[in-house]
Amino acid sequence: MNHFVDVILPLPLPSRFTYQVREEEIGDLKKGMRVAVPFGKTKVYTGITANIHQEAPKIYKAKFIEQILDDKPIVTQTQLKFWKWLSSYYMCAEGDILKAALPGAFLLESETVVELNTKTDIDEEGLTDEEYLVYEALQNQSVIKIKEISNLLGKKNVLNILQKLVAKNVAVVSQELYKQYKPKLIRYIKLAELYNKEEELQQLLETLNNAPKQSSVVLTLFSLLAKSKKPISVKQLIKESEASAAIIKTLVDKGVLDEYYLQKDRTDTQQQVEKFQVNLNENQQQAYTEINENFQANKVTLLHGITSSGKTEIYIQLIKDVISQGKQVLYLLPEIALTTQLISRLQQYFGEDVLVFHSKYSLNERVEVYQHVLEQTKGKIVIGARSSIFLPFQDLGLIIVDESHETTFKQYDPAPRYHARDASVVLSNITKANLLLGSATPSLESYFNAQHHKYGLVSLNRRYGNVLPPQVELVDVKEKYKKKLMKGRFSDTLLEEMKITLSEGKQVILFQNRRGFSPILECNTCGHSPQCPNCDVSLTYHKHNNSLRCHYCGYHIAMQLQCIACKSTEVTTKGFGTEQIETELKSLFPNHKIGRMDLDTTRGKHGYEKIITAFEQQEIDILIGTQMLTKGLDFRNVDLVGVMSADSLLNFPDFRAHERSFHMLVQVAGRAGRTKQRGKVLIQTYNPNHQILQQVTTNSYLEMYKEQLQERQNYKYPPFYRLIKLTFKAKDFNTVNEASSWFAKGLIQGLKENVLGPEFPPVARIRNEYYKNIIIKIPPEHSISKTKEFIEKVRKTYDSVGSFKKVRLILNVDPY
DNA sequence: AGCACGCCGACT
DNA sequence: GTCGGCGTGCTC
Repeated sequence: MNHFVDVILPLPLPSRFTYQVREEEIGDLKKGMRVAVPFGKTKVYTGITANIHQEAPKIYKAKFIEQILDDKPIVTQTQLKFWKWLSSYYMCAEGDILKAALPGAFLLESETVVELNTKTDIDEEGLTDEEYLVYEALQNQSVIKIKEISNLLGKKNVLNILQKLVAKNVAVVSQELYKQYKPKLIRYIKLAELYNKEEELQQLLETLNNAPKQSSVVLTLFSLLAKSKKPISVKQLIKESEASAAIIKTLVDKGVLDEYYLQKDRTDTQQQVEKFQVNLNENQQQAYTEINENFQANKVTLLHGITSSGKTEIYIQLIKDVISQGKQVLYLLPEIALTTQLISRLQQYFGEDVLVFHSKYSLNERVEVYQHVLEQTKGKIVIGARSSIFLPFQDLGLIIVDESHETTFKQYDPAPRYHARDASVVLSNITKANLLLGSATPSLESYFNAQHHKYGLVSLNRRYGNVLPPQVELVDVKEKYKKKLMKGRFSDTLLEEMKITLSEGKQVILFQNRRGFSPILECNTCGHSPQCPNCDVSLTYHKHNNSLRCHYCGYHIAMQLQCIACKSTEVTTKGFGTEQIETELKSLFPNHKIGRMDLDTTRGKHGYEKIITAFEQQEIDILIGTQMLTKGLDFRNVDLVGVMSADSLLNFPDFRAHERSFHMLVQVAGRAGRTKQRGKVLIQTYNPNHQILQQVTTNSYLEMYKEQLQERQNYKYPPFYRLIKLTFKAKDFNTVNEASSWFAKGLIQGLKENVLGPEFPPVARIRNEYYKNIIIKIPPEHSISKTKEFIEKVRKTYDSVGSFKKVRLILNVDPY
């Protein structure tokens, strides 16, 4: 009998591919294993076996798989089910999911490599200059990659040269599969066997009399070995003996020391484990009980707990319950909140059981976490960013989505454009795990579901330790300007409060939303401001390196002292960002340490941590920052939070702008007064009567919810209507227009007035590519899947129009 | 997506 | 005449 497998390949193609399996291999192959398969004329890809069957494909002849790469499945049946759902819901290829789900290192890629032909003699005379260069390189390094050849020759197309080299018997070409995952090896050191006896050692030390450094190394090693039985790493020895690597190498070369390697687990933590007892107070206990009741009824549960109400303790208790049953836990957080603060807190409770997973982890680290989860060898609890939903859980008992209102749970680019919160609902369904969504300010969608009894709802309305919620006050900037009470961007009220707080030895956080409010350069004479040549935006001014930059493509020029258009020297910066505020602050508070936290200052792996730690240690008195400040950070000594301007938030042209402003302001306010003393929050605005700001001052979530929900209903937005956004993108302006109009026409045939656009987005050109959007609204009474099927149908005919080939079409389901 | 094939202009 | 540009179509 012939055996076939359907394979998912890491390509954005809509279908699976069927291959044949040789009789002798079929016994070893199971669903979820990786296979290497030939694809097209030259390539070999790694794919995942999704199905095994005996039906030969009818319209083509299946190729044979090249190799089975695993001896047990690395993707579970559950994952395959989940992938299928994701790809159909988010309208992307299963291959896109595969790429997002597996650590890159699992996907071997074939690469064409070139080797010297050693079987025949080579006629060096008959080679051209370029051929000779390649020939020469081959003699030096035995194997070279195609890319290296094109670098060497300085041109793109080197295939013809290769062909000639092969024809002239100079080189042979082969496909090499390579593994990217490398176990981490640590170099350890020990005394050579020979010197294990006392007298031999004495002798050795005598011979080293003339080399004091060497003998000191040996002695240190000896004393280290005496202290503990653990292996001594080279690094440790260098540190303890204060010797150089060279000295150790000499000793190894002499045969005095032996080096050896051990594999190191990258997920190991150095955290000291102290098993703390969780003590829930009355409110927390109540919430905990209610959550469990909802779980009993198999309900997704929304935990609405105001900032500082002690949600984390409840999570910890729930996690404890689940791991005591031997099940796994997934704790999802927005990327930015994944700082050491929360992680070390959980590690204090659960120690080695905690695994961390997010995008700043290296290729190799991710492979190790993946394998730990798959084999359940270590780490019952995974704390991670949105991509952790793709880990191969075997026995998932609980998913917690913390800060579940955060929009960063939605992936924007590339496909799959999934929302980790929504995907979690499905994942919990497939795995029969319980799901808890936690937030101080739940998203309208989640709260709507809770109100309609789709989710269970549990509320925590008291701050932990009965600390009063911060007192929020609005400052009318318009009036302050009129009365000339503004110093730069600071009102007298804000400055006064800052002085009081600082004099009490407390800390201040200032929040400046940069979005749409970056400093731009403008000419006072002609009004011109420098534009990015590649994107439709003004360049923003960066003081620290005195440059003008584009935030979209990274283009930058030196700061202009003259207007480019009219040569006038009357140029000023308009708008303000965190940098500007920092400068103003420095002159207003010259005796206080000021810190800044934004994209520029938090680059690098430990960027956030450094600033957060410095602030925690009270090395910084005033911290200015953008939205990243809102993400669940816990600072004990902050008494005052100032919002520099609430208006840019509120005026953002998006149907979620008001909701988002509320979330952000309440979250930011929650940073104030987390311990005994009541904190204070000052919000500067031109619009003190805005309903959202009023609701923030009174912390009226319900009021905000009702009002916003009404607006969503009136204007046909989620959660009532569902949205799908189609983006068309191409180098050529006209092509984008034609393609999007064509598509819109096709859509209108079936979806009528629910098709909006095509329209240009606010920034219609980025990196020299033009953008145009179509929005589809799906009314509550329409079937979502039917609508998607229809869109796919239109796409199929669209794809067959040749001239639209150069247009990239991006589908975004539930866009944010 | 990536890659081969194929058709057309600008150079030895 | 070829080299190398890019447009088109296919991948089990």
